[in-house]
Amino acid sequence: MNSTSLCVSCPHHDSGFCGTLLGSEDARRNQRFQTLRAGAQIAVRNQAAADVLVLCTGWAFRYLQLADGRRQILKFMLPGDVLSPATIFQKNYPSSVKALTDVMLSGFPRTAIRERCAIGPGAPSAVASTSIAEMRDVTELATILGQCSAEERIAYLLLRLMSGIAARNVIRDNRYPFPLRQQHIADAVGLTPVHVSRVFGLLRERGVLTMSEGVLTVFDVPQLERLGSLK
Amino acid sequence: MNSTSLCVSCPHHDSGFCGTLLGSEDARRNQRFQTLRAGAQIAVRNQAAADVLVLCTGWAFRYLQLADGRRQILKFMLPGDVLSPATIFQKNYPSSVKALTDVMLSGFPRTAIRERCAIGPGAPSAVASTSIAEMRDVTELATILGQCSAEERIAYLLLRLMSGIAARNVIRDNRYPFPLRQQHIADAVGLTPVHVSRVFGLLRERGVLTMSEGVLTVFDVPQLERLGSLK
DNA sequence: CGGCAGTTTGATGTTACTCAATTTAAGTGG
DNA sequence: CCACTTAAATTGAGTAACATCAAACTGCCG
Repeated sequence: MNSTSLCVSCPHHDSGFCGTLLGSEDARRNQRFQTLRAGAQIAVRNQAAADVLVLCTGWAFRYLQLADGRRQILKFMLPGDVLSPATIFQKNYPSSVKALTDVMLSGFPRTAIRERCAIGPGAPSAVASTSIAEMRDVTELATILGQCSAEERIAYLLLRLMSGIAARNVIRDNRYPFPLRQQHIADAVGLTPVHVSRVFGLLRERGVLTMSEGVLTVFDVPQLERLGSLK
Repeated sequence: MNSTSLCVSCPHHDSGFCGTLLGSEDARRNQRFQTLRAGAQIAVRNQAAADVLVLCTGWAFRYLQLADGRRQILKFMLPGDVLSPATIFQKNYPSSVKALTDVMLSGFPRTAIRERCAIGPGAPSAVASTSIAEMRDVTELATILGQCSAEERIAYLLLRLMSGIAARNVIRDNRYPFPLRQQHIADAVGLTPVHVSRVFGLLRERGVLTMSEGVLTVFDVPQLERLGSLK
């Protein structure tokens, strides 16, 4: 419990990526914090990254934007996630990041992480497994985007989010805290907000789920899995 | 020129990822070769990988397949490419690999690469930059698939392939050796072969390019770039 | 109460898919 | 070298999925 004393409102520093790195006194000493409002731009593609940023509280998302304004959301980040894992290895952000809700971030100097990689066997494998998970996620996303229908894409996204949320919260009655607007979902699955609304309407009619007041309620998980699982 | 003596028909072992690793006598001694026919299955998702495979000659592609047979091609590999970079870090293939043409492969024991990572500063950064490039590629692919039209997707794919081919061959008159069937292109950009054919027809009519006898000829590169560049 | 952002609904347009037939190209064996 | 076979590419007609445009509706906040 000693690492949480440095970051009271960040319950995720005990485990996973962040926990491994915080094992070093040195890394902790160099840790930096900041708080941002919903909608704030956290990082811009190609910009230099001073620190490796980790999300402590709130939601954020990573995306790539085209010249004409279209954007592809690549991943929604939850507390404990590294906002841009590539910044461990290179100075520049390969994609942009925005805060979806109010967020708190902590930053680690890149050098501290890499030094720690050079020492123990714990840190390098934590970095490797983070990278592999990132790779798997975006690979699956590409597959879903290339091969699947609107319904399947949305089901897939919801299932992924649900498992992420469930890993960090106690879920009762299949009610998930859910701050996304339909515009975000649209940008993540490559559809228009209008069409996202229609698909949600259908799923609601069929008694699969509802969304309101920042809560996603899933009545029929098996049905959703039938639509949205990759296997 | 001493490293090529081990692998006469593989001109790429002098540079890049492969060249860095082959600097070690030990890695060279453990190198294993194999030859496969076009269409051969090189790796299957979740299967254990004995070695880290590098493509010496020919073309291959990496893909993810869904239960109902749909498949997303994630990347076309050219000589010098690691077939599945993730196998440096983990035992199992995260995606499947097939030979597009007849191929020659060489395999390095995972341990040899990782030992070498622990020593010099060259190898870890070679591995890191390979991983980062992989990440960037699949991220761009997801963006193209999510946000772009059929024409844009195909133009993007062609441009990517062209730069890969040009990096390994002398290109005269914008004629690129090109072994892909339209089915491969379809699976890579998330369209049906029929629609791919229509788009090619359009591009041909407009005098942008032609494809025949395993050669892609591009008459109007700027036009193609206008369609298919991400920026 | 009025205004604003987000969602829903309807009508219509476009893009890409499906099915099926035809043409072209590429081998293969005589 | 030429018929025969087979795979790949092209073309056409009809359809389904998703986009676009615009209007109406909802909930929220000052």
